[in-house]
Amino acid sequence: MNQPEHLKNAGLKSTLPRLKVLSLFESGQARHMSAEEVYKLLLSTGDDVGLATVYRVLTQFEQAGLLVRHNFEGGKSVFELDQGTHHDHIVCLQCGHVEEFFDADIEARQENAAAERGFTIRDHSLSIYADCAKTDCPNKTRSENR
Amino acid sequence: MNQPEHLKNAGLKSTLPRLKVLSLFESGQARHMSAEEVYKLLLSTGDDVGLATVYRVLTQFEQAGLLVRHNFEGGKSVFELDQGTHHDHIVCLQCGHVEEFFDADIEARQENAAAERGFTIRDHSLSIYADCAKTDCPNKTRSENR
DNA sequence: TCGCAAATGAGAACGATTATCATTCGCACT
DNA sequence: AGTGCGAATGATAATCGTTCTCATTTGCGA
Ligand SMILES: [Mn+2]
Ligand SMILES: [Mn+2]
Ligand SMILES: [Zn+2]
Ligand SMILES: [Zn+2]
Repeated sequence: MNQPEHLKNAGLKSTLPRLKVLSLFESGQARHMSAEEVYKLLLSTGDDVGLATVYRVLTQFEQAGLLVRHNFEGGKSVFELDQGTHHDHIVCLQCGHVEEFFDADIEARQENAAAERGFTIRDHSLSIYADCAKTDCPNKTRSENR
Repeated sequence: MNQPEHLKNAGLKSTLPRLKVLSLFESGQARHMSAEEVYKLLLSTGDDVGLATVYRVLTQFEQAGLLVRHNFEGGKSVFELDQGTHHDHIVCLQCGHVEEFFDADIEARQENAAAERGFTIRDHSLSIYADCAKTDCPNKTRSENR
């Protein structure tokens, strides 16, 4: 299915800015992007889109179920294509590298913890902040590595 | 040990604003508070403290290990007294009620997920967002409870 | 009690995000 | 293909949480 159809299925009319943002995510350039990153990447390829529109489109895509929003440490929202299946994240504090993981037992135990206390889960977020193993990550070259 | 000593142990000189903020947390009025909440609660008892000072003191207490900071959904940081032991949170999306839980297996599996991928964990946060069971919670009275 | 570095508080500044509103665009209907 | 109109866009102002600035005040050791 092509992009204009994607948008129509989501109840959004197929406009140029929306197509550009969707293409960027589908290009696979980067899985997790903030509004600012989307904005700058589009600018850099000459696909100018207003920053306000980027914010609007990201929120619309989130509501339409095309994108998922994450609130990692750092105060800015990051988005990724909705893959249909839930997963959690490990974020490198040094270089921003993100890896995804899924643990069925963790998920089950969360359900359990909530149910035991009479809560009905709407959403949850598990983020691990760490130093990654990439050889080019700044955490490798710091004089003191504590 | 009294409050002035608490502060000295933490390497902070014992000033009026710091004592007021610490007292508020130790009063047990509320375990989890944002800067704005601390500020307003102090105002309401005549213990005026500048908002900038509240922010500064909260950050200092965090660095000193007296308080722990959490970034729940909603964009504002919330703080609580450091109890020495880690725990996670279930937050009611309707009334803000927070309950705490700890699951050793979840913790172990997080360690595992990170280690398998070569990450060294620095920090992590698990928050469950839900509807709570309190009878006075607004999620009970909504016409459609979906 | 003095002296002074450290702390405070009022308000400006900031970064991320949202609201406003005049202009432009997509699209259903000729 | 041409029109009309409501929806979408984009420049900019506004908002929100938080941090910074700097003149004034305070804690505390000598
Ligand atoms: Mn992801
Ligand atoms: Mn807690
Ligand atoms: Zn890294
Ligand atoms: Zn509730």
